[in-house]
Amino acid sequence: MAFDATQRDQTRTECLVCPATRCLGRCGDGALQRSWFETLVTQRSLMPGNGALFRVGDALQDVYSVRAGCLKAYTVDADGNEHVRGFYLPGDLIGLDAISDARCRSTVVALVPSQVCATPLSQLRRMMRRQPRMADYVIDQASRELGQALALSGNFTAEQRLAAFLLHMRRRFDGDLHLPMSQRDIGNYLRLATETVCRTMKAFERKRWIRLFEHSPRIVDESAMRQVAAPVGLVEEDPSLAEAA
Amino acid sequence: MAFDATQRDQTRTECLVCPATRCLGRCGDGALQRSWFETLVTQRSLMPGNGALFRVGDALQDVYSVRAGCLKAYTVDADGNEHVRGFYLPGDLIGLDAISDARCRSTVVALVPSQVCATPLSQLRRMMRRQPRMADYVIDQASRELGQALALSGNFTAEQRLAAFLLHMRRRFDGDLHLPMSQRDIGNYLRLATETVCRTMKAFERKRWIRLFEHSPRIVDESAMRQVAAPVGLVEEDPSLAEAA
DNA sequence: CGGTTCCTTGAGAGAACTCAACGTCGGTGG
DNA sequence: CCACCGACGTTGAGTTCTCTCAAGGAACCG
Repeated sequence: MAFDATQRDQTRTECLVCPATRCLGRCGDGALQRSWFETLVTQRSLMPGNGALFRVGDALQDVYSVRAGCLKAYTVDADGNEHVRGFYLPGDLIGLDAISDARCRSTVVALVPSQVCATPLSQLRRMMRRQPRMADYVIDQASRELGQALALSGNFTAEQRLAAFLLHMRRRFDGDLHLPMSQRDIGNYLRLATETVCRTMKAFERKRWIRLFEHSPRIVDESAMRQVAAPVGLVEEDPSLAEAA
Repeated sequence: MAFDATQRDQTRTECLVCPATRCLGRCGDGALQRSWFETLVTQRSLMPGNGALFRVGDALQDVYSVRAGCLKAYTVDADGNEHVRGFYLPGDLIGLDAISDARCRSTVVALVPSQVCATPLSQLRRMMRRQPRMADYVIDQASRELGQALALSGNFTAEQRLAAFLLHMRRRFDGDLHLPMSQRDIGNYLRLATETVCRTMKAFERKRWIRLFEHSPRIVDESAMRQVAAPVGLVEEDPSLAEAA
């Protein structure tokens, strides 16, 4: 909680609270950041199965920046079907799709123990005026999330969508592929029955494209996976980026 | 092209170029608007079948505000399948999903004779700093487009998606339902074969939910359509908004 | 008038779903 | 300690929604 005064490289200004991850707090100069955290940001912890960050229909009070963990946004329609609208990892902003009418369009819960920083919407708008980098960051995040949604909303096969999802998740974890969410969640996200997720995963394993350790997949034949996932456009073409800096 | 000096009501600041539509130009005070249009905005006309606004992979130079007409954004994957990522109507911003990496993720063409105002990305960012309303507008548009994409990306039936789409389009046209795009485009947008679009449309007609005049649908039983489309969440629940102001 | 695009309708095929059953795992409590 | 329970993953069999393929009609255009 106390500010870590350790100086990091100046090329990437980092958040004073969580230096390891990009998030809202990385924007702006140090003094402004400091006052921002002291006055505006409320940190919040969430445990899986222990209440939601917010629920469908709530008034959107805050935008959240994920500090740690993994969260999912979902809705339940009249027929009882769950629709997963997205997963959020450290650095992501939660609530961007609700800004336009200040009404939460999904319920957000933690899949693993998670922490988020809450910024009141009004303060966010104010900060965006004072700090251009903040505005750029919010726009970039919205743009990125929009691009993802449009990519996965395409008319692709189960193999294409799942391969794209696995590659995408692996990149989000810097080369390590963890799946904090259940196959049921993955299915509801990719518009697949859980059985189809399982079968497709097994099919990948049979083809020696992935290996499954304790239900946790590991990509073996990256080029094959990339080739299948390419049409989706969720992961870029370039196959040479597996290194962590 | 000359500025129309007619004074309109002050409650809704309107664009100096196209007073009838909301767009980027409505933001900010009159003097700033004027200088903005004189220095930054390039207007561009597009005819259907006559070249694209931009193509997949292009560097994103400008963000476009639709002044008139209707445009579609699409990609063609390795298998030759077209994926329609969205339709743009007057007031919409084109290119928001490309901001994050300044690379166009789709090809955009006009479906009917259309006009757009181009704003260089760098100038847009600058304007967002000077004019808070501009920043708010861009964020709102990005948020809205994201919400739409997430809503339609859900796992719904052909009837649900098409009903939601028709209601959505009708609202965009202030109560009149025009469909500037072909059934093939609608299908590629909603992940349906064109035959399925046609059959579902006919099914709606058989149920007396819509009537078809020269291939152009008119919604007859709005409540039935709304009930089917409700789970999608693309159109709000309230059934009392059919009036044009 | 041929050529093209779009819409329509039918028949068959297929990808994914539903339903059902079973094994595993981790918690909970008797 | 073990029985019970629920959540999760797995596998099989049958079903269905949507797609594909095919063909024809209508409208438009050079």
